[in-house]
Amino acid sequence: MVWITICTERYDGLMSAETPTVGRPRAFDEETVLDRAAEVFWRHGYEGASLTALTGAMGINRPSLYATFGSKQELFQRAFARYHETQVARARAALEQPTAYTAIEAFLRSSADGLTAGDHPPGCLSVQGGLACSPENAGIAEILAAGRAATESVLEARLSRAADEGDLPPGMDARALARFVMALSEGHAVHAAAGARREDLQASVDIALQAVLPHS
Amino acid sequence: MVWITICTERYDGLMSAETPTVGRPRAFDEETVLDRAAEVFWRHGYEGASLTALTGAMGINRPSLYATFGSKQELFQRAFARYHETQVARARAALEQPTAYTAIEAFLRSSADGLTAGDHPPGCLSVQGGLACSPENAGIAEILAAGRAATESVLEARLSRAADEGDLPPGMDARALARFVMALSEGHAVHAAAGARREDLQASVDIALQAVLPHS
DNA sequence: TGGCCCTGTAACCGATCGGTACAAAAAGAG
DNA sequence: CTCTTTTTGTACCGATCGGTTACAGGGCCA
Repeated sequence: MVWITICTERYDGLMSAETPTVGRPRAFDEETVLDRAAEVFWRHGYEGASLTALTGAMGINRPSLYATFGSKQELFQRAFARYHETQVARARAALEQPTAYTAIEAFLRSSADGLTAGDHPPGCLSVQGGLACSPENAGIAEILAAGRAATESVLEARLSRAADEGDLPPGMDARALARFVMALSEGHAVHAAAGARREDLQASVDIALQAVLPHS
Repeated sequence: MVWITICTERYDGLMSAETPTVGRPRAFDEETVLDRAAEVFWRHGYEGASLTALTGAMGINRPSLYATFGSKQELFQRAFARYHETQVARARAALEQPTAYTAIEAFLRSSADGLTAGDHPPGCLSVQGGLACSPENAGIAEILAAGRAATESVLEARLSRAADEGDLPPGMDARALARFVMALSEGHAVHAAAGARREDLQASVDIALQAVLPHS
């Protein structure tokens, strides 16, 4: 919801134009190089990702990058959007479980798995991309925060539905619970960035799930 | 323990020399300017904090900075150590509560308070300083990770003691619980950096504490 | 008073930053 | 084949990065 508005507002006019019929054909696939760019941002953060590192990993040169994506900021937004489609979407899909408990468990487990998967950098681009930036790049931190807030909104919507269905422990607030789950997931991202093992994160999930059970 | 070793290793020979008996006295207080430097690193991250911004906030000029601290990296280490003394120490002190439950509650509450205090930037320097850095600054991320790991070790030691005293819910692993508490605190730091309100974080703490209670 | 050490300003260093000008190369259109 | 169009590679732009030097004073002690 919030995310959608932000998405369309920011990306209108920035989406790739349709491929022209004449002229030298493009030698790279846009989504592929976006994935490579996302990995560099993921590993080094926005400000730590130099154009040299980006173009090197993407396998294209600077003029191609700028002709295609416009600027480093726009490239980041595109890469971040792609990251959402390919990575965050899995955790969100996990919310389609029948009960609040199973939805939260699936969310946290798939999140912990994604944070420690071997086929991409550890951690989460939404967190490592740039929690704190230099003043001229303050917009990057906002973009990332908006992405995280959007995921939290989806989580909250799912748990609100659960509350309506009487599927939450008595006295449990859906919004606070969504924030708790999201915060834990972000903390796991911080841990994963520092090299935490998957089992260690899952053990933390085990404990978190105790909080969702009704108490005596 | 890990932290102590790392601390002494890194800081040996970097500590400020005793003030000389002759010559013009220093016009600034070392701890004061370190606090100012920590704020800049805190707000903008290591790489986002330029020397111009640092010297401006510290109220000294570059030659003085380099004569006193040696380099940007060493300045950061000193500022980070000072941050531990002034900020992190409060959360660690909260662990001196009689029971595991009250210790965890005090830790998380004072952490949430500190993350949203008005007299310094929101969030936590240990997290925002630089989760992901450019390759040449990879050491900064390691220093921060070591600091967080040290806090987690202290937490784990306290909870291990609680386990020995039979003060943990049955079947609860002290190490996993420490990681859970630490991860939640880090997630709260991420939230605080994005502008979360103190009450919102405390509501998340309320939920987390449910996990520490014994279950039916 | 003579050193000594610090302070401030200022200018400068090589390297790297994000971002471009330009011409060769590769394709379709005629 | 030539013209047009688009991408590609090289080489470069000004600005800023972290870090250093030079130097004219200023405060303190012996």
